[in-house]
Amino acid sequence: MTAEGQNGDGSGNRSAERVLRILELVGASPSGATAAEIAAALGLNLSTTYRLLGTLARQDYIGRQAGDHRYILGRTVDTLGRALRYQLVATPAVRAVLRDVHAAAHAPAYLTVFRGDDIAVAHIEDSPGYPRIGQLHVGFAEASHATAFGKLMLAAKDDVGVARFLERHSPLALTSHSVTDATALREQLDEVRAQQLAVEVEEYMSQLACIAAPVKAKSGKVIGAVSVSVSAADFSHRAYDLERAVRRGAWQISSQIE
Amino acid sequence: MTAEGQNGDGSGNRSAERVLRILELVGASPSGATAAEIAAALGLNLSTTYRLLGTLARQDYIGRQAGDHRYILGRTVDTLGRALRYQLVATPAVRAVLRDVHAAAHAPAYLTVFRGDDIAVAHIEDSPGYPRIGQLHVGFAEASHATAFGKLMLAAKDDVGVARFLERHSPLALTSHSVTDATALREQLDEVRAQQLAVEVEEYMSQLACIAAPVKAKSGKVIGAVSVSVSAADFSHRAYDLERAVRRGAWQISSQIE
DNA sequence: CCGCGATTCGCACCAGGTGCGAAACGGGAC
DNA sequence: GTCCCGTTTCGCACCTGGTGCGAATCGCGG
Repeated sequence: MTAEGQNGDGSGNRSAERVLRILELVGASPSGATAAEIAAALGLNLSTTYRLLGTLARQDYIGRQAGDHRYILGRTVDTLGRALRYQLVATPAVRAVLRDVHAAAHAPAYLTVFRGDDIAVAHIEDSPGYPRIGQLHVGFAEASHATAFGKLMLAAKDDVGVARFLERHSPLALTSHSVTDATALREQLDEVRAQQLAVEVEEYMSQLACIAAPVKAKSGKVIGAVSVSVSAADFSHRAYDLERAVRRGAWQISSQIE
Repeated sequence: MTAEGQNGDGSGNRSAERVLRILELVGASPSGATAAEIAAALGLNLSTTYRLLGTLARQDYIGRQAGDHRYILGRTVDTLGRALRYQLVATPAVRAVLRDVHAAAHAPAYLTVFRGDDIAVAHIEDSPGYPRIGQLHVGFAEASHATAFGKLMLAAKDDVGVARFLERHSPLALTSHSVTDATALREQLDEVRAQQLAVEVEEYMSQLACIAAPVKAKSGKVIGAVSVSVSAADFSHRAYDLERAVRRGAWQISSQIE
C-alpha cells in the first residue's frame, strides 16, 4: 500500500467497493449510464468496468432496456427494496398493533425504526381524509429534530451523539414554531427522556401536531417509535387519548420483540 | 485456476460477487443475519465476512438496528429502489400521457417496460373503483403469456427467443381461457405482430380483459407497452375506443423517447 | 466493403484479498 | 468484582484473484 489510494480508510477491499459504487452511479443517472461513462466517472479501466458490469448483470443488479447500450438498475434491486420494507415491519402482528393505534386515535399511525442517525419508516396505517405528515412514505426518511419521532431518536442518544447529529443536521426552522436553539432543544430532549414521550405541535408542518412513544428492545434500549399525527387544532383536546394510544401501541410492539 | 471453483462461468471476480451474494442473503432473511450465519451460509472465512460486511456497511448498503448484532438492509438499498422506479418512468411527460390514457379509457392504464424475459411495471395510472390487474404494482412483475403486455413482449422476440421463454415459463392455465398450447400461442403472436396490438380476455384473471399497444424505440424495436384493463363484460362494446386510447398513448410515448 | 464504437479475450504481473491465529471488546451470569 | 463466551478487530505471510494493456471480435451504418 504505497499510500496513494484515494480511499479514506485503512481496511477494505477494492472490487467490492467498485461494484457498489457502480451500482450507485447507475442508479444516480435517470436514464442509466454507458460502460464508458462509468469507467470515466470512477477512473476505471474499460476492461475492468466491463468485468464488474458483467458480475452485476449476471446477478441481475443491472440490466438494459431492449436495444439500448446503457445500463440501468435491474430486478434484484427491486427485490432488495421490497425485502427492506419487510425487514422493517417484520411481523404481521406489528401491523395489527398499528391498525389498533390508528383506530383508537382516529389518526394516521406510524412505526419508525432508528438506525444510527437515520430514521426508517417501517409502516404507515392510515385511511383517507386524515392529516398526514407530508411526503412521508415507507422507507428511509430524513431525520429531523422537528418531528416527534425525531426527538425520540435524539433523546435515545447521549450528549456526544446529539452533538454529532446537530453538526451534520443543523436545526432548521421549518415553521415559525421550530426549535432552532441547541440549548432549548437539549432541554426538550431531557423532558422527552423524563416523560418517555415526544410531542411536537406545528414544529414540522404548520397545522400539524404529532405525538410519539418509544419502542424498546428487551434490553431497554429505544429502537423506534409509534406515533400519530393530527391537526394542531384537534391536538389540544385529544392529547390524553392520543398519548394513551401511542403508549399502548409502543408497549405492545416492544413486548413482541424477539 | 485449478478448475476447482464452484463458480459456473469463466469470467468474473470473486469479492464483488461475494458482496452481492451477502446482500441478497441479508435481504432474504426477514430479521436479518449475523456475521457468523453469513459466513457459514456462503462458506466464507469469518474475517473475510467482516471485511466485506464492513465495505457494505460503509456504503450504507447494510446496517443494524440499535443494539442488535444482526445485519439488515440499509439506506442505500432504499435509495436504489427508488432510483429504479424513476429510471423506469423517466419523464413526467410519460406520466402525463398515461393520465390521458386513463382518462380516455376510463380504466387503469399501465406502462410496462421489457427487459429480457422480465417485465417491469413502470407506472400505473388509476382511480379507485376500476377493475385492476390483481397484485400488479410498480416494479418487476412475473412475465406471463396470458397478459396483453406479456404477449406483446413475446411478439417482439424471434422464434428462438420465444422458445427459450417457453422453456423457462411453461404456459400455465391461469383461467379456463388461457392459451396453453405452444402452437396456438405462436399463432396468437403472429396476429399480435400483424396488428401491432395485443388483446386478452379472461386469460389471466376471470372477469378481466386487457389490451396493449407497443412502445417502440426510434429504431423500431418494441421496448414496452401501454395497456389498460377493463371488465370482460365491458370489453366487447368498448373495444374500439380502448384500442384507440392505448395506440395513441403508445405512439405518444414512443415519439418522446430520446 | 470499410470504419467506428462497443464488447470480449488472452496474458503476464503483482498488489489486493484471503485465511489463520491471536488479541481486544462487551455484556451476562454468578 | 471476575470469569466466560460470542462478537469484532488486528497483524501478517502467502498466493490467487484481479487488473491493465493490447489485440481480436462483434455489430452496425454508410
